[in-house]
Amino acid sequence: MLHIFIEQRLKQVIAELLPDANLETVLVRPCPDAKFGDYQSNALMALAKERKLNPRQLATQVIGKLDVKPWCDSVEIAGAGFLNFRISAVALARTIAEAAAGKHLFIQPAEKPRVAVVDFSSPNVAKPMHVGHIRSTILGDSLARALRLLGHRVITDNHIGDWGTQFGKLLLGWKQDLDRAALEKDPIGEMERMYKKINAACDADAALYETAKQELAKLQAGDPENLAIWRQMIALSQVQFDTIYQRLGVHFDQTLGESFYNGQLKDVVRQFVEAGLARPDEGAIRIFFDDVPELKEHPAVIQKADGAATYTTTDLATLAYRLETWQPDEIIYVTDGRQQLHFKEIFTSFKRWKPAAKVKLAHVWFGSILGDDGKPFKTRSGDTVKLADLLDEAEERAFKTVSDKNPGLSEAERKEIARIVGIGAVKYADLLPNRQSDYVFSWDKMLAFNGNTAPYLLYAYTRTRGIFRKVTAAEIASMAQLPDDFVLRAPEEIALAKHLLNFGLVVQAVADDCRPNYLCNYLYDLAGHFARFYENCPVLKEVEGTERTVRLALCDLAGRVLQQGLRVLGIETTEHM
RNA sequence: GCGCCCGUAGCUCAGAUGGAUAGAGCAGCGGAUUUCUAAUCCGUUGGUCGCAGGUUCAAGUCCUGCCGGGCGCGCCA
Repeated sequence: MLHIFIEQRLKQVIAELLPDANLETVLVRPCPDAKFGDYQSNALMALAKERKLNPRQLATQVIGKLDVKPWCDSVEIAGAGFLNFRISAVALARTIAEAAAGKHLFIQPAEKPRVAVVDFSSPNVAKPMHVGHIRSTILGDSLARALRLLGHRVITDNHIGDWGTQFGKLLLGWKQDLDRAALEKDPIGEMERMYKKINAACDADAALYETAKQELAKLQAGDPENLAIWRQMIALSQVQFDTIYQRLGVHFDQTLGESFYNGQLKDVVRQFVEAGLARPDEGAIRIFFDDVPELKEHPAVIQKADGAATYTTTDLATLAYRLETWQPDEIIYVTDGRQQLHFKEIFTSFKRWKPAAKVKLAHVWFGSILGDDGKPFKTRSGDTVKLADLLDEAEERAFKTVSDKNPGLSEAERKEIARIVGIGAVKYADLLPNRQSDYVFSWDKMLAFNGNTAPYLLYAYTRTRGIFRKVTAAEIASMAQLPDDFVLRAPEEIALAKHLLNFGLVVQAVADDCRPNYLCNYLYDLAGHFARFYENCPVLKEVEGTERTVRLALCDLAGRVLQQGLRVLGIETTEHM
């Protein structure tokens, strides 16, 4: 967190020397290699270039005015004009002592808290949640957690698929083919079976398809029977969603599905037409994007020839509602990358519709989960993998391992550890890859104890906790009273302490770029630093007095940052493994 | 055909405004354990960053072309 202060000073000096400089480009970041220092800025090279100045001369001028005494002993100019900063022993000790006293956990809350709506998960009514929902759910939840930790106000909204043409078929299937007993036993399974059957039947029989369309029209017209069935389908589905979300520890502030916006769709269409932003075309009403190369060939339909709206209309209505209701600074949509074109249409249309709106719209998209054959992840029989089954298997596999490694624990304890490790492993495997790349699903990799996995991080956490089971309460209390003039001597202590300082910086980067994988990599490095510290610096043996307390504090802080970081990823921790 | 994304070690992947000698895990090889729980740690082998140009003090990262792969292009959501 000290880089923030250095950065502020650096900005002040640059503002004095180069009043027209864009200070947003002046950043202080960790050095890629500790041999250069702890933090660096390469902003001067770019600034010098713009002004045709000699970068090293500019750097010399900047250093002449730069006072970073409270945090660094010196500043060096290196290479083509890098500024390298090395944190002083005193500043490092003071920051660690403050954290040990509970004053902060290496995070500074945002100066200007924002309001962000995060739209994620969005499962469909009457269908099982499957592996395709997992990335959106886990990514969205993690982003919401990161933003909240930084002090922003977040509204999570589950825009469930509870409206649309599929309900014509579902209603018809419900009326013609529903097995009540099966529905009682496994509502989602029965609705899925029924839908598949009626869908195939409609494909084969045009007259049947017409009947389905009539059922849809009746629903849309408010037919009481169809409405009642529709509501029942939603209620049954919501039970399933809630079960999954509870297992995943995911919470939504709002569940405003597509149907919530039905009453506003006509008005949206009217507004677009009246503003000249949409026009009739082959019986439908469309928005054209002749001035946007990517969308030129893709006019968006906001009203079909049969008078019904489309999901584009719903998404626009949703946007307007969110804007009006929460005045967000930012709306984040977490969906599959295949919807990029759709969101370009939505964002472009919205800008034309509400040109004064300042809200930042972000489509945070992600790639597919693949099987080890490189094709979309499926069961052996070729079906989509149901989320509930996936989570069951994760827990079962983790249970086998815990039972194997730690047979002395009670079954209840092993089950609980398996739950945390299993669910954590699935989540971590999903958050670790760059979200935009496809990744290959592998049980063995995600549950491995070596490498960048949830079990490895969770184990590191249990090691930090293990120490505290052997320590008196008085000693624990003494961590809060560390003198702030102690000096860390062991290289492993210093490396660990310095790494802890960067926690906030990384959470900030996660929130800015919507990339939780930065945090995964940070935590993996942290666990590595802790492991080396743990191997080389005895905490409870050989050392006494302040040195012992300092090591205890480093253990505690490493554990707390691991726990907090995992919490941002939506992963629980356990004291034993 | 048009558009978006990807191509980094044998395999799976990182690589934060372009920034210093491209990293990790697995696999392979070699070490460390009467432990603060070894579900650990240390060392080591391994790369023309798909190919060819270009911009720049500096390119895995930006631009152009080509090769190879994935996805999208519905009055479905």
